[in-house]
Amino acid sequence: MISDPQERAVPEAMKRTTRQEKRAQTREALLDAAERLWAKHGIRGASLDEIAASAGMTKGAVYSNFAGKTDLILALLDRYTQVEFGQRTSSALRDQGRPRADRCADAGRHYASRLSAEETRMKALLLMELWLFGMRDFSAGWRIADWYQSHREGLAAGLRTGGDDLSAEDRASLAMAIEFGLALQHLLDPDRVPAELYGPGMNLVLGPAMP
Amino acid sequence: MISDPQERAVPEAMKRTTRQEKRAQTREALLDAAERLWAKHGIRGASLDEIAASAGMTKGAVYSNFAGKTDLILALLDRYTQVEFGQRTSSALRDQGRPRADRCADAGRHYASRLSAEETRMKALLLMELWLFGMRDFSAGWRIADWYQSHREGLAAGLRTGGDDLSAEDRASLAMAIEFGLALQHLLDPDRVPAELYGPGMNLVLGPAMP
DNA sequence: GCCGCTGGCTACCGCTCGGTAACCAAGACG
DNA sequence: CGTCTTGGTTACCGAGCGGTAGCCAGCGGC
Repeated sequence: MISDPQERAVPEAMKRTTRQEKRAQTREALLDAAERLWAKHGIRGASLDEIAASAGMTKGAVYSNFAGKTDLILALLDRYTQVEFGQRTSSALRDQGRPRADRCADAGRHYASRLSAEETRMKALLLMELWLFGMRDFSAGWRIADWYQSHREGLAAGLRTGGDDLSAEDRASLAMAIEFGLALQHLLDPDRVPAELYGPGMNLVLGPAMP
Repeated sequence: MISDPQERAVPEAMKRTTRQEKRAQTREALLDAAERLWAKHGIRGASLDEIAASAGMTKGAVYSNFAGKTDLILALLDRYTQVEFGQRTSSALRDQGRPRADRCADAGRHYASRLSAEETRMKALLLMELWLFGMRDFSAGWRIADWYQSHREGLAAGLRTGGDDLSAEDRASLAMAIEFGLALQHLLDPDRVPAELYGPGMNLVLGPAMP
């Protein structure tokens, strides 16, 4: 990691992009480009040349920052799993004091508005692309699995656990299933599968356990 | 693999392999190989050479039966959507006269046993592969969308429609969301997301509308 | 039994891909 | 200021891809 703890800590103002800052910038630019192009064309559909060019670099920059294509995928996956899924719609579900159905409907609208954005649509494609990759690559598989699990736990944490035949985590699994499964159908066929179904779905699955 | 399809099993009665039958056989063999290899390695991960070889043929046979790789994908998609999803678990849900929860639990066990089969696991990967392809290819997209819709309608047809705030088709959409979304999670992480959740999920989503 | 049609094979093309190695310019440092 | 380090470029390689053209063998009609 950081090999120089001494850190002269920027003498006066900015030494103008200190070397490793610059490196970090190009690294991020490459990851951005990879995310963009892989979402649009698939992981196998966009070459390292294209990605590097899209980031204003050449392929050598990729191999200077990553071990290879697979490493770039894994790095993107790590960044993706850290940044995304901050709290999402679950925060809307949690705010108590209002009727459950209203909260769910709000979450549904939030969900729908997110899915209608082209950016989110692309991210969903990338997400499935990464899922497929993870299903075929062991080391990537458990990273994705852990990421899902953390999201699951976050959702379950907001639920009331009681003398129920369904644990909070199981309800969270079902809620996530609706979240992903609904996006699957809605993105393919927006007219016949409205994204707003998210609200009623959450109400059915989480409702009985919502605080 | 049996490499000799001649089959002298039927003595006379069939001078069989009447040329176009033979052609149909190789066509099916190619589709089988494509389905197998694409499920395992992804559509872009298995070449036409490999597919043809796996079917005991060469690439020329592919171009004699299909216009190209894309055409092979679409042909596979058509066959896939016709054969799969016969009735699946929905039949278990429909048999009346037993408690709803029991029927759902049965469907859940059926679902779980199917997902535990390696063959189904592979088909799920292929399904996602085709979904991604459909999201990026217009002509393929609506075929997949129609296929989903027919499954949705089949599910909705078994529901009791009444003075409800949720239509039968909406409930079917949610049920399918659980079906796909749960598989997504379970296949990635079988230990933390049990497939049997399908039962309780159906009960929550379809229960109130089940006959 | 003979010949024409055709399904499939072989060889090949052009291109693109992931990956490597030599090289270079500019920042870091004594 | 001179030297060392390093992030990035260029040029290149070998392999594999989808697709094409020409050829050949065996079926089908006569």
